[in-house]
Amino acid sequence: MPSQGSPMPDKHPATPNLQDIATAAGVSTATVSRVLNSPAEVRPVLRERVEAQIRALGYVRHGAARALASARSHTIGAVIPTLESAIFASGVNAIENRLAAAGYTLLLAVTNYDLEHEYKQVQALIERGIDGIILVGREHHEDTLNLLARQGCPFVTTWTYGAEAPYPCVGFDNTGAARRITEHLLDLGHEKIGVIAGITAGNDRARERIDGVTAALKSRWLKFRRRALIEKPYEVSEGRDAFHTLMQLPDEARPTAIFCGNDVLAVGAMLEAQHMGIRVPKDVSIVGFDDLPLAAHLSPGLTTVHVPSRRMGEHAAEYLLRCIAGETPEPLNELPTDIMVRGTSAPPPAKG
Amino acid sequence: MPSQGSPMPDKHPATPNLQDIATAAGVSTATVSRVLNSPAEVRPVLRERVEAQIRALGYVRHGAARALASARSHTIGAVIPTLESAIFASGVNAIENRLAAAGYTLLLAVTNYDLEHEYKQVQALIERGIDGIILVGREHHEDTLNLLARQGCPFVTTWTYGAEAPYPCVGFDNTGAARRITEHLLDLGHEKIGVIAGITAGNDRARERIDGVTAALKSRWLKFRRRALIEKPYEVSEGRDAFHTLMQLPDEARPTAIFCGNDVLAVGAMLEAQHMGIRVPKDVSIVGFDDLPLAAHLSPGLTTVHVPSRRMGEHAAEYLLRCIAGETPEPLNELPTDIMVRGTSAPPPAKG
DNA sequence: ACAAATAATGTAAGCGCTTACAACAAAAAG
DNA sequence: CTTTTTGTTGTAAGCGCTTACATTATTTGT
Repeated sequence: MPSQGSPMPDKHPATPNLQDIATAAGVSTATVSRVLNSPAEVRPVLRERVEAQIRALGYVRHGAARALASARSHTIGAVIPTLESAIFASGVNAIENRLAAAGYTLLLAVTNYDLEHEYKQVQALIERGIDGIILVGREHHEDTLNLLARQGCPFVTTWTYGAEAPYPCVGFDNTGAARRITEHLLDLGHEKIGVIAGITAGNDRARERIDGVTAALKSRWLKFRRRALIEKPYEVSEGRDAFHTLMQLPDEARPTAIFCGNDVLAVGAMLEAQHMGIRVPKDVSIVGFDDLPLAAHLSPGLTTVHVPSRRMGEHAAEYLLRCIAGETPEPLNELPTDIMVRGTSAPPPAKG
Repeated sequence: MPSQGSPMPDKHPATPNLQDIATAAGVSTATVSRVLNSPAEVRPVLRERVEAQIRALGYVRHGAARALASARSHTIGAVIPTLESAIFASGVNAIENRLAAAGYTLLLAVTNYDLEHEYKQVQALIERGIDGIILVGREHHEDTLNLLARQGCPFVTTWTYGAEAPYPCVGFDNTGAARRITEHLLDLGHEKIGVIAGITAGNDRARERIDGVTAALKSRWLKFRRRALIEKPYEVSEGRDAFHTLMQLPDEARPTAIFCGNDVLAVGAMLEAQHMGIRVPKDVSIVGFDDLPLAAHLSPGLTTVHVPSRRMGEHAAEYLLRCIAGETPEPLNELPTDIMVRGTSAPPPAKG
């Protein structure tokens, strides 16, 4: 008896529930539930009668009750470092699109590149009963992984890939891509390569990209100079600063080519070069990572690594959806990256 | 009797629930619930005993059950046009930050500028039991508003503001800002103003910005030429195209200044100008809208309207949080915009 | 036509939690 | 020392839905 002594007839107001629809349509709640979840099981006559009432009363499912009873929330979580970076934003957009198409909703959480905070966010998402979760990067707090395992919550890591990856992943080889674009620079004749990297603390992608540069250098018997490496947050202004600093180095150490941890940093470097009257690529080459839409339009066009962020988002969503459906999709998914050679890379200036 | 004839003792596996904690700590479920939700009501001795068990068993609240029993999901929805646009992304980031700080999680949905789709997304969010919702823009599908009203779901609109706004809003005056920056152009002596606007269908902000330009023109007794208005999706390449088209106009119609619906379009225009050998601002002035971080760093710096997207996100989240807390915050919140005069606007070239 | 198989509904037991309310204990008041 | 007040804890009734299972209607087989 749901009534609470109020003087009002208690059904009428507020939002109708399954029982109300059932009563109005003269069927049981089970039938209403079925027309909602597996319409094929109910006879057309009844189905229509129920659907009419649903429309008439403006019924909306109660997700919490549904989740509680069925142990499925139709919700997927994504925990990303930040939305301020266009490249993540587009990945998330893709995830959302794919999920929405499957009747799933995206619960979004942001870590600001803090693994500690990531743990909290994952916990918050699990409390919300997400059916699966998308993480960025390979490196995570131990507790985060334990929690996920303990809860049997399917997850995928993105923006990272390794043949020996310990968890399911949909991503690309940061190290390899960074190495390849560095080799492109090396092939052009550069020997002094500067690096403007992202902040590596809590960011394995940034670290792997540096590793890629180092590996390329080593393969040509070149030394990687600590002085020519600067870590900066992913911002245009930081890229400018770093570039300026690098150009200040004494002649023998000053790089003739600069690898930037992402395109935002690269754009900053280009802008600062322009500002300082340094010609790109004549005086110095600059390469980026991500291939933001803007990269192709700059003049000169930015040579960079194309990262398939949309496809990655779609695949990650797809992967989880299939896990939830009970399938066991291939856990290791490598997406190809491409070196987009454009105008900012050229042979180094002839030695003075 | 939750057992299902399995040969296993049924508690052990899987995730512990409130009852398990209660039993382990030798208290009732009510007490456990209290230490979770209002610890002050529980004697320290008991509280600690319960907390110890929570840690020991790795208990995680079950959000659905919680939402069902308490009619609060601790979740807020945001429905935005797209995440691909940096400016929305940063607003959402701000919303998320504010919400997370209050123990709320963000449910994100994207409309792709389609009001029909927006309705579906709002419905999906309501099904998920969100406690409040953030919308973008003033214009919405009638059903969307009905649904919200029917469910008594608090909401705010953002990116828009009007003293006579029919719903709560946290935003800025698009028309006024566009008008002011156009007046800046007019003050510099421009008379032929071109407009590269966003797609106006389903986008009242884009429309209002055009209105602002028109109003500025009218106030100076200048005519707005239909030919000088181009609608384009918010993309760099589209901005380039549009600029190119505008520059192709016969002399007497060719604008000496161009108002762009946002900075992305403006950057495209600048890039195309550079490509065409047209000097900015000497030959033509360009102004944007949004003030992306990049705008200040370009050379010349882009004259644009600064939009307080972060603050807007924070305020919107704040507004909803207060509604949920039972307060009735001021529904109409105007945030100021600023005209950032930088290098891309200057007097028109002397008449030939 | 009658039994057996098949399909369509209904019945009702929870899912895990919150929260009135009851019950009891300790502290304050008389 | 009894009564009242105040503070803690337990009891148990749902929240709205899904779903195994029981029940009843409809086919199909012979």
